[in-house]
Amino acid sequence: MAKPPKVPEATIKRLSIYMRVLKDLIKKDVTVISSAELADICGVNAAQIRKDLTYFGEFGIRGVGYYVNQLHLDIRKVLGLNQRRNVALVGVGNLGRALVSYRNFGDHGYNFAAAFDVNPDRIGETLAPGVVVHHMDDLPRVAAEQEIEIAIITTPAAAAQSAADRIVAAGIKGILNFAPTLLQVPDDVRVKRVDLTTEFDNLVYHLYTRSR
Amino acid sequence: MAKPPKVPEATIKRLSIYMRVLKDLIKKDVTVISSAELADICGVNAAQIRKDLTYFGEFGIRGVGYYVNQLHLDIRKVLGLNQRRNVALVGVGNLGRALVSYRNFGDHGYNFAAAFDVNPDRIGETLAPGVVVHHMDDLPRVAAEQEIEIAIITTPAAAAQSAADRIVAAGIKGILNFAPTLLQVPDDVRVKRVDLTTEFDNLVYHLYTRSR
DNA sequence: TGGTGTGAACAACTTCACAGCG
DNA sequence: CGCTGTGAAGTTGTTCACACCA
Repeated sequence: MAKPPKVPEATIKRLSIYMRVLKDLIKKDVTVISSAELADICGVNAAQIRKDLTYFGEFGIRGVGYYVNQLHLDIRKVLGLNQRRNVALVGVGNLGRALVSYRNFGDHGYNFAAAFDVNPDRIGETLAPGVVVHHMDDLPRVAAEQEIEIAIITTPAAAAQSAADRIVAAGIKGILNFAPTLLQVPDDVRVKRVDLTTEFDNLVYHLYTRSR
Repeated sequence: MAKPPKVPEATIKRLSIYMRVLKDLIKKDVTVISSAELADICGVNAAQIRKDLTYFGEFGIRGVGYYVNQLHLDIRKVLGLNQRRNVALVGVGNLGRALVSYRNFGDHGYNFAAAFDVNPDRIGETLAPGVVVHHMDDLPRVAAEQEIEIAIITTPAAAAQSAADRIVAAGIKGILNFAPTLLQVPDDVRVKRVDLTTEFDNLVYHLYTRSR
């Protein structure tokens, strides 16, 4: 809620990771953890963790550490993850189907609520319990009804921009783009690109460049 | 080949993007481009692009710009992408199957050469032309025969560390990890994590935090 | 005592601004 | 003349080191 100074983008990404680790620790019945221990698990510097956290408040106890359960909750709140979010799939191909059936999302509060495609053969199909394929034309209506907050684009590259335009027109402000295209969207819409070939490229560079 | 000073990690990631854009431009028969134009397409600063490139040489022509085709080639070389790389899939689930059938990898020089699983029902299955599912026990042999350089882990989270251990034992130095786990590997093995829930988290944070 | 919270030093990265060259 | 290549300035993010407190 409160946004005191400006928080580094990198901090936000790390909070997400801390959260995941804390969730694991809860399962292992760890109740308290120091910044040094958490840092070790996450592979970052201990001061980094403390600084990341103090952007949002004081969560620790001096001489003791952090209560795992409480910290997990606090970070969730900071990230805005204390409620379920409805997600729509746009583009029902192999990748899209795989993502819908991927368990992990549900565990983390993300709910596939609908899917969309332009291929008539796919309309009406049920991809998973509660996930029916609609025609793209119905996106505005269904998005409103199902309170969709995030769209995942898994269309072919050539269709991605047009899909994005229609997603934007339907009032959805968050897009995860799996198509290998740079999307053009208004300033108030946030796009995250997931480009697997870029990840490969990066891996290859580091494999064949001895520097670190 | 030559590694003069130290190149920022961020530069490497951007080079990958420039390459993709240049590839598009070639298709569109654009022969020359200025740093300003390229910057505009990629959504970065023009000086940034010029600086990124000069870490590796002088590729431009003053008063003119860069030859698209040549620059594309040069970046490929810098990134070590001037040859095909063989990739193995480890963990044959929905996601794994989708990745194998994903066209885009092939276009960018990545070749799925084999797949591995522990489930006897899947052994022997052909996922795509040339991609046969082997048992994990055969990983060392097949990896050597097929000259696998990169492994993709798409196992369940619980199996990911053990899969990684076997990948490392087989002498593979690059891992793309889709399982939601922090992997423990030796220093000379490079792991890239693709965590989709982390991407979601980030998106949500920015959606509900007016700051930029 | 031991670990957090944090100003201050440091390091990394980005942008500016302009000299220099095609 | 226009656009690259690049030192220098500016900005952002990380680590140190220690005061402070449970």
